[in-house]
Amino acid sequence: MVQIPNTPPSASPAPRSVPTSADVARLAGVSRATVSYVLNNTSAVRISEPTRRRVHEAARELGYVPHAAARSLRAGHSRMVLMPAPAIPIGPLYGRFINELQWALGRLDYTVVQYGTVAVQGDEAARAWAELRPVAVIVPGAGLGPQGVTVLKRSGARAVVTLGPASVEGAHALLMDQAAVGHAAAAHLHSRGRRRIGVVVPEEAGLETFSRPRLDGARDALRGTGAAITELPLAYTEEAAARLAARWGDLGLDAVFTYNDEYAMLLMSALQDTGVRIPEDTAVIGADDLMLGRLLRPRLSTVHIELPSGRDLAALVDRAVRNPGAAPETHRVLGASVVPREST
Amino acid sequence: MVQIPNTPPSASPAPRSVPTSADVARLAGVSRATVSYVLNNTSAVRISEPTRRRVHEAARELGYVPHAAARSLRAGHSRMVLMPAPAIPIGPLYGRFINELQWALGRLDYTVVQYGTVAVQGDEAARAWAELRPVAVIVPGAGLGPQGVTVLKRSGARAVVTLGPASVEGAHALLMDQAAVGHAAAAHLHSRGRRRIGVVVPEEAGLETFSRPRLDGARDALRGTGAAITELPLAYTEEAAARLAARWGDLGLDAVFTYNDEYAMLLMSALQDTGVRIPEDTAVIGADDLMLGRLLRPRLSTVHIELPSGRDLAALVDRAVRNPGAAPETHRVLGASVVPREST
DNA sequence: TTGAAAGCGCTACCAA
DNA sequence: TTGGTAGCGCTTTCAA
Repeated sequence: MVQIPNTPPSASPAPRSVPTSADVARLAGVSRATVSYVLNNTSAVRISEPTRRRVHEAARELGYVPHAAARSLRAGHSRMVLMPAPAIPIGPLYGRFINELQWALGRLDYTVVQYGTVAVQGDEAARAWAELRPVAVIVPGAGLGPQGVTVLKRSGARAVVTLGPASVEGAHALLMDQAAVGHAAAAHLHSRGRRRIGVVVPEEAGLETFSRPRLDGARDALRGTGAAITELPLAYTEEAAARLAARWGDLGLDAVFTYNDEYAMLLMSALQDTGVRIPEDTAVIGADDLMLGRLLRPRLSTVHIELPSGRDLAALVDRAVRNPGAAPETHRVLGASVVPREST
Repeated sequence: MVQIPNTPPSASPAPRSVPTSADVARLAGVSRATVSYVLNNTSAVRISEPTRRRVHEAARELGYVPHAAARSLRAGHSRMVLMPAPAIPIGPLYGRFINELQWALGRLDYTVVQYGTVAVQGDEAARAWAELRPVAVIVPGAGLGPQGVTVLKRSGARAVVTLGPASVEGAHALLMDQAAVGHAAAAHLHSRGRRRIGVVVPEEAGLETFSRPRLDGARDALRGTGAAITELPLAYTEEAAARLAARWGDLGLDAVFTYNDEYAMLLMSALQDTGVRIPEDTAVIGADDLMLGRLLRPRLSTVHIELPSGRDLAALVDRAVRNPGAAPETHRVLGASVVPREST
């Protein structure tokens, strides 16, 4: 590599400034326009082969990397799809979904960016997102209101998609009705002849979004059947589970829906330690259909949750971006089906 | 809210273009400079109260949101910390770490952005990141080479921090030596008198980064002790586990290190189904110290992994940004300590 | 106290 | 085939 002294020799190692397309142009002995044409392979303009080579050479030499912000400022739009990173670590299901989504959007030439929205709430957050001028925003959870949607659209977002329990005015919605999960679980327990049913409600902050609808769904399934629901707050610790198990006899429950498979494992373990027989004394059903449920003994009945495919969501986003005028679509995308195993 | 007809009435709903600071200035009857002063609370300039009010009013009226790209283009720098999103969903440990990091960097007034790096590899990826001109880049895993570091620094990144098994020339490194995990596990098994030790190696793609060093660490711990290691490839399915369990007798192992707690649960379940007694016939140790290990019977021995605190990493990033000239720091940050329970 | 204007890096139009 | 140049939205001197 050749040493190019582009700054006057000085004792202090002057931090070489970031090369711009003008630098490339200078080194290649062409105009900035030509540089742009060459590096972007602009088909409307034909540049001679020697010139192309010189430009590429110069760009390589300088380690030139185009400035995305400048580019999209000039272009008036970007292909950035913004997605606030969920504050609480959701399970593997959601992780896989995100990955699939990123991949699918990548195929459509969008760039997915997860924005760390810690300690920023609601419409405040929407403003922060809007500053980045994303072409689309995908919002998991229930944090976004109609105001937020307006802010985002005003700032140029051509598609806003919510991914959660309710649809929001003006935004596309992928309705993930967690109530269906609770409904399926409770209906299953009822069909197994159980009538005194506990529902575990995690005490962990941030889980209410999921746990509340699951509880409500269970309630709903049993309405008018004569079966009774007992709400069971439970922290995700052995001690809390042991305490709950200790008063299990007093509760007089013949079944329990444990919010998800992990809480199921927690509670099953505690119950088994205190001699409660599963499913004879108490039936247990979880949710999420994680691998661990299949590994428990007795094998755990669960509610399998079908998330939308990342590809479908990507397609929805793309459609919305291409045709921002269209009416917001609303899809119910959460499939809940019981997987009966040995624990019920 | 008052309806402001700012576009001539037309049949087609002309997409109102996004308001700029010039629009705000126009509506408030001031110059763009004044708008900037007011909205940024510039302390060097005093603006009269009535003017301030008019500007704020106009901004609210129009739903003005500043354009981050334009701002940082003008400023010549941003406070964006870029972090490629890991391609494979890592466990809850890592999730918590990321969250803590985001929070801590947020406190320092950085904006954390996770960039979806699907299907982009190595130095190609580094170029893509560099286009965003982040002030700092945090790279988990082993994907970044010295070339990539150079590209990032050339493009203005004041700090590059790798988070993985090896340090990279020119970048700060938080060394997470997975070998220590395998070492601790194997040493523990050896101290329990086990001599024929199996090591599970997940077949899932993307896990080699972790599994290989863990295996090597185990090998290393037993070098010269006369104990033998058997490599056990295993896919994360019940069937694969059952197949492995079926030939357990032939393998003649008296202990197994299962890569992590989840594989431990998988294998333990299969072994117990075939009548292998744990720990009498075979001792089992996992890693990651997940809750599920405490819930298994027998309770699972494991290797507790101490990740660096998000706050510490945030501090390192901030230090590096403030003083980009300083020599790269390298810290070993992965603590591995055995938590002996009933399975060994 | 406020305004005019330059310029950050880039692309696309129009001229040469 | 190539170059000049306007302008994307913003901040920040320098003048008024």
